[in-house]
Amino acid sequence: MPRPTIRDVAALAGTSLKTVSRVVNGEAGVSDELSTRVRSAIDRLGYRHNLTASNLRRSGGKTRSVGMLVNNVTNPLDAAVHHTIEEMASQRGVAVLASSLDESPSRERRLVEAFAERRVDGLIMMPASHDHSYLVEERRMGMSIVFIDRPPAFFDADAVLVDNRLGAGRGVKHLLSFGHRRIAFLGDHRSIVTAAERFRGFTDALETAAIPVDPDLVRQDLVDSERALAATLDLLSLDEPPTAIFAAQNLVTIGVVRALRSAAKHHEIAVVGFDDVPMSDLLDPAITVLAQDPAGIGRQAATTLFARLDGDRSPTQTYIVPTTLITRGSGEIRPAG
Amino acid sequence: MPRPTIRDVAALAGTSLKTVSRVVNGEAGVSDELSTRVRSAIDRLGYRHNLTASNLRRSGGKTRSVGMLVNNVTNPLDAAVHHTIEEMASQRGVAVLASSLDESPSRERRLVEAFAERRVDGLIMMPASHDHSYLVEERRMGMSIVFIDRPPAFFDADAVLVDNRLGAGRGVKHLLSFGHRRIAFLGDHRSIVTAAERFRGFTDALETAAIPVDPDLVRQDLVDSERALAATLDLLSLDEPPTAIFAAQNLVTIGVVRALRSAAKHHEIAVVGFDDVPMSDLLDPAITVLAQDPAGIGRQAATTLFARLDGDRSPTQTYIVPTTLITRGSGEIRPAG
DNA sequence: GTCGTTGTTGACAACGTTGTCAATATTCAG
DNA sequence: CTGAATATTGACAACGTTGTCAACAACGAC
Repeated sequence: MPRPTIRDVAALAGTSLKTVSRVVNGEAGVSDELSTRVRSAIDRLGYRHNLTASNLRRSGGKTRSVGMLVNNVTNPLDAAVHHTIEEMASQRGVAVLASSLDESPSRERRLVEAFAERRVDGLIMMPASHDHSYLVEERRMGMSIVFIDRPPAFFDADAVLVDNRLGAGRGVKHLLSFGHRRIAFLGDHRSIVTAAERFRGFTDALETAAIPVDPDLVRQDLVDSERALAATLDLLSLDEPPTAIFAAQNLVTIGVVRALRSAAKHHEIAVVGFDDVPMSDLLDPAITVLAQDPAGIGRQAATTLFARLDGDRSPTQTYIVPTTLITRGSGEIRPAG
Repeated sequence: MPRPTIRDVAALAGTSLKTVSRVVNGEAGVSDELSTRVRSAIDRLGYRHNLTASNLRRSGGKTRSVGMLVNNVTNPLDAAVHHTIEEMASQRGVAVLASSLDESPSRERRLVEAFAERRVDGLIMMPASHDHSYLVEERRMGMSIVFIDRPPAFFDADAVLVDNRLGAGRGVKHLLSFGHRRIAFLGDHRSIVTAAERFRGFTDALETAAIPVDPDLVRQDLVDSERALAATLDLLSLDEPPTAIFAAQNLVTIGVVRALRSAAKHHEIAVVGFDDVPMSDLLDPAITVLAQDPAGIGRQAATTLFARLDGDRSPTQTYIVPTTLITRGSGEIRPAG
């Protein structure tokens, strides 16, 4: 039993295709009598407007759908961004195709292609790859693209970023202000731009304080909590362990906290994390973090994308959404002695 | 500069539309020579197959897209379900439209309609409304529908549910086994089927133990953490406060934990929660919960939906994904005295 | 050399909708 | 009552693709 089409509706209402189309789209110029006749035929048949056919014919070929690629929808940050974007899109009658990249460049390529084949009008993406020149083609063909969290490389596009370097610097200075001199840095994979930027914020702060960076206290490429945990335990076993830890990502922070807890050092070694961590206010000590503003990121990204879809042709812009230092306890522990 | 179409490709390759179509779809019966000529024209023009046009013509009118409606994508449970579904869909070349309902029945109706207009092949949904008879029409028109987390009402459909009643009963029995007799129940809004079922599990367990349900210890309709926190504080102020709390949902559990912590009772009053809570193993005490299996739910839902899309016409089925009691500490506190 | 096969190729209509434009009915000024 | 303006309606082509089917070439069997 195939779906009824406007043809069926027109037949039942005794009118033409075009008139039904007018009623469905709320266009003016249909008499009340005919209009109600069409509407009742629509109800009787359970007719549903076919947007895919409509968009095919409609000028501009807009599909009223956008794609969203984040690193992983189960990361609270990504989920919050998704929620905001989806909310704003749904207000405009735009559907959101959402997918996770899980740090896979090939997945990024595959999904961008899949979205292009579905002719999404725009794309909001947290990239996994390190060369986005392939998107030139996509944009030339009409796809608007906004980057979030990580900047585009070899490609000029709007971007909504976070003050990773400044924020990380602020976090490390916070630790310095409590008297720490041996501060460890634990971070995600170096190839991830945000991780690299946060590391620079770390070195910036040490430099300002005239403290040399001790390579023994720097542990990078920690792609999950388990690795961060192991790295922390290793740091604790040093002859001169750090008195404070800067954890440059939420999963890393979780690993660090687990390790300190298991070594019963959580009240001795200070921790500041980048990214908020769920429930962190309930931990003992509660965790001091540089919190991002996922709603702000999502709002700015969606606003920018929709402006482009509405025809904004101004030069691309980069927006920086600030981070907030939330002091909760773990970052205010003073070094022993 | 409009996107090139197969017409443009055909012109450049000096062949017909149909031949290009054959190459694009990998159909047999095109000579190697022509095939490579077409492929190079595709590359030169940057042609991208238009799936919306293709699906319009293609038999069955399948769009190779499915909708997913969850309560809120920022809830870790919903996000995990989403991730699994999206993963499985993407392996099949199916796109996922994801949206949050935020407990709004009108939003459910609106989004189902929006998905229907986009002709999604199937729908996986965690419903917000309490009457799904309107979906009869949608399914008659070819949309396969699988419910998750909450059962359909006035509508027969596949469903992937959780053993809410049994699981809650198990959790309460766990508290009883540690000697508790005054156990409070804190739950989400009664109109939500899962919340009601969990309450029945609670009363089941008390009944088995021949303990009457004390209405003073039952607090329902707690739709967020704040209300759960307030309700907990109120319980603590009773002449005879509970010695244990069964928190029937993750946000409720969080509110309860906050309240106990603020009243410094977290080591005295036992807590068992339904739904896992992020970081709960790091809290003091770590929280004992009945954990759901979101990956299992998502996998079963996607498997069922895709089987329907592949033509499975067998009677609808209800799958129950079991919960697991994870004992971490908060549920093993014995009553004082 | 004829005929039936097999393999390639393309013309055309169709999917469900909307833009264009012409045809008709109605209204109003004079 | 006439002519012009306006309101309503529908015929037709088009959006980008694929299903159907017919045309044609090349081949082997006899």
